[in-house]
Amino acid sequence: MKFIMAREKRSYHHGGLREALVGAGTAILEKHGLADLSLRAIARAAGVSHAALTHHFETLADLLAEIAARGFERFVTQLARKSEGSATPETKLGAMSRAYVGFALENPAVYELMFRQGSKDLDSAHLDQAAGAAWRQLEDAVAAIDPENAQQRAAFVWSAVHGLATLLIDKRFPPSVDVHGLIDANAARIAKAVGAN
Amino acid sequence: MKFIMAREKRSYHHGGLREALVGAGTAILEKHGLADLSLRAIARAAGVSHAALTHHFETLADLLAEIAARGFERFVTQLARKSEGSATPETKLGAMSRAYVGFALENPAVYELMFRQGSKDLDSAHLDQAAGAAWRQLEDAVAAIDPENAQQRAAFVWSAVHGLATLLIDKRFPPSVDVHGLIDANAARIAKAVGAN
DNA sequence: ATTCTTATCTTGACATTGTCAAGATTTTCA
DNA sequence: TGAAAATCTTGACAATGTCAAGATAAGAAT
Repeated sequence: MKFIMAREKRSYHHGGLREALVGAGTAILEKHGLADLSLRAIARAAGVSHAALTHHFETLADLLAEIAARGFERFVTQLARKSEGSATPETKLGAMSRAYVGFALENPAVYELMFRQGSKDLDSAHLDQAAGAAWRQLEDAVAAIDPENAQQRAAFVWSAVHGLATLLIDKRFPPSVDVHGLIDANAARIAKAVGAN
Repeated sequence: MKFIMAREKRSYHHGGLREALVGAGTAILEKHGLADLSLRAIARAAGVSHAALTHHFETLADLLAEIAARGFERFVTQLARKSEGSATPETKLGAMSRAYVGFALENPAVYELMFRQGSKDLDSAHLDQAAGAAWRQLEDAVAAIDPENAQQRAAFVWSAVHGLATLLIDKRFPPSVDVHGLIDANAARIAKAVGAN
């Protein structure tokens, strides 16, 4: 999709600034990382003054929350797409586990923003809703194998994939490990620990 | 231990500023969180000007790296203490899994600094050494159960405990879940996925 | 003992950040 | 057509990390 990033014809009113801000923020996030994602950099990229956000987002955190929410939506879509058509609930959970880590590695900065809000307390109705949908998607996949204790088992799955994703993004493992092998083994062990027995 | 936090007798030279800075930083981290851990706040707490760090740490990141390194050392000590005297390698790994998450929940800000360096690129020889020791401790515990594929199995264990720790710290689970039950179940499933078979 | 050198700390400046208030401009719509 | 609301800009503010230049103390050398 295409955003109006910078105006050639300088009209006082932008027209679609809210979407442009989200687009500019996402672009900076993917190109330069979370550290360089400042309010003023976003405003510059959108071709607008540094105080123009106020009327669309109360604060920077609200804009970041919106970007994170859209990240969760893409996340849910991608996991659904990569796990559809699985033969069994077990293979579906395996596909989701791999797709989870895959999304994080393909979108490390967005993933960082989605989870590692850290200091900035991201919160918005949209973000809560999108993150909730992601959680439900995972819990449903676990319950499809065996509905008993699904919430706790889903929590384990989430821990294992989220932990692997963040450790890989931060390059926390010895350089000798095979990343692809790690992702597959992770999914297999998750299935072993949480599958029906 | 006790640090010289603020000087009553104003002598131009502090005496033990390096240790005082580490102590003041740790105190702020535990009392107010990572977000409030600024260079100038540390200097104020140590009763010293904002530019006094230069001669002890090249940059703020170096001071944070030192704090993180000491966090890893406490971490290793605590895991060793809480898992010593286990009857079998399996129960030892279980004790370590629980102790891992326990440390993170008892020291959330320090744990955040240790792992979630995020934007600030923490790195120092001391930090690398301390973090490496932590990794080796975990890998040894896994290898004691079964030496085959120990590195990959240890990576799975680390993912599961680290993921659970961070998700708990960030309160990412539905409020209905029982935290203590989650920690125990996590350890049990880890053993199931990674234990000898 | 006195001087020189080095280590340590302070002061002041700089660019950058997010937010706020006040003014300028455009659109809406009554 | 004109008043009200929405939108954007300018300028200020405090706070941040880093750097340069100067002040002070401690230690070594003669």
